[in-house]
Amino acid sequence: MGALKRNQTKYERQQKLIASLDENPFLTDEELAEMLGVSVPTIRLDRLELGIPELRVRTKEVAEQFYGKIRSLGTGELIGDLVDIEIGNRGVSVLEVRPDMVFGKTKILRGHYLFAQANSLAVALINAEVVLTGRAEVRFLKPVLLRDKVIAYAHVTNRKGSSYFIETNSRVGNTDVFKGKFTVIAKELNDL
Amino acid sequence: MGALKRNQTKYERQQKLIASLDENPFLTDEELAEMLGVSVPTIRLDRLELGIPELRVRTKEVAEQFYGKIRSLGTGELIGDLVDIEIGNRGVSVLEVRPDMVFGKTKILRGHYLFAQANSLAVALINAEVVLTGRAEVRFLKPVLLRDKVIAYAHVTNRKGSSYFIETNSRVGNTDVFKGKFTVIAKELNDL
DNA sequence: CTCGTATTATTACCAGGTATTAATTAAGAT
DNA sequence: ATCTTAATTAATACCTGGTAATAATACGAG
Repeated sequence: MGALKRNQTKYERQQKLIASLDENPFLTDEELAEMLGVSVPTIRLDRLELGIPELRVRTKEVAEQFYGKIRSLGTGELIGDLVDIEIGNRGVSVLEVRPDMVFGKTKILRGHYLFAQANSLAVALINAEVVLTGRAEVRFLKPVLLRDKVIAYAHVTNRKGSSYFIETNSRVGNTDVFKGKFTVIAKELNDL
Repeated sequence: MGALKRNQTKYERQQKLIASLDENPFLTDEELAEMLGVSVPTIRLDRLELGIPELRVRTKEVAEQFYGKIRSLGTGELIGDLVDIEIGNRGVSVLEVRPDMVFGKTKILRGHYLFAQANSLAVALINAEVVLTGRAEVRFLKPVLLRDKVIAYAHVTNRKGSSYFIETNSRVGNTDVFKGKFTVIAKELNDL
């Protein structure tokens, strides 16, 4: 079997290809060919073997993620998926940890996502035109990792006028990973 | 001069076109033509008049926004731009409020962005392989609005072993909008 | 030298366009 | 009823960045 040894092996080249597209998914086959010192057909064969789609598909995948994200943050105004809610009382939301939410090196979920999930769940519990967070006291108990599914539970513990006190508890499996106490304030649009 | 009045005027159609692409930027001219009941060339002329680029350009624009965003959250590992830092001591970061960060109705910055800015600044102050947030106590003092520029100041107030205590203060102009006290923990990769 | 893999080249085809020119349609004015 | 003019549709050549398939070539090991 003729395993060619040129400047680089096929394996090395394919690893470089993956790394290049990881760093910049908007590279054409022609650009990749030049970068890796091989012909365009070779790049195409490599992509085929590695199951990497063409530029336009890659671009669209990235765009759709973003579009899905800003819509769920913009319209739903919630981080995580609301799976159960009883307005004014309690609620549950689920957040699946995606690669763009973690620290590069450790694959640990960046803390503010846990905060955001709990905070937006707390806000969702209150039925008013505008609900703002006033204060929060939170504890990060255990690191959450890529692909973990975080379930946040929240319930209203007290109310004083337009201020609500909400406690949250986020878990991965049976482990508590985050606890929070939030004070949120309900306002009407005209008193801003 | 013959101003045609068919089912809809040119103006109406163009408004619908804008609305359609606003809701879903991934529509081809052919799909748009069918939706609006005109021919493909008409859609092209409309896009030309309105300065709307073709599908593949639109897709790429959306994708690049996302990519820019996840990279600034993923590699920089910081929300907001670090403008000044003295590792282990103090730092300053600036965050400009973009449309995707605010509540739709009120244009008020969603609270967790302020948290994220302060939290990631706090983490950036500590020089260790891995830095995790342990707890936080925060207060949201004033609503921050679209296009505001939030400047977060952080400084280390105390240290106990691998735990650091950091206080932050975020301002828009001369107004305090957010204050936080964070406990962050420095770890080495091997003790995870 | 020959076998087998890797690589490169070539060709036909596709989607979703740009850009241009020409033909057709519809409605108001005269 | 016909003229005028904007709006619309049609037709054509060309572009990028591919897919898919087939053939030609390079090269190293046995």
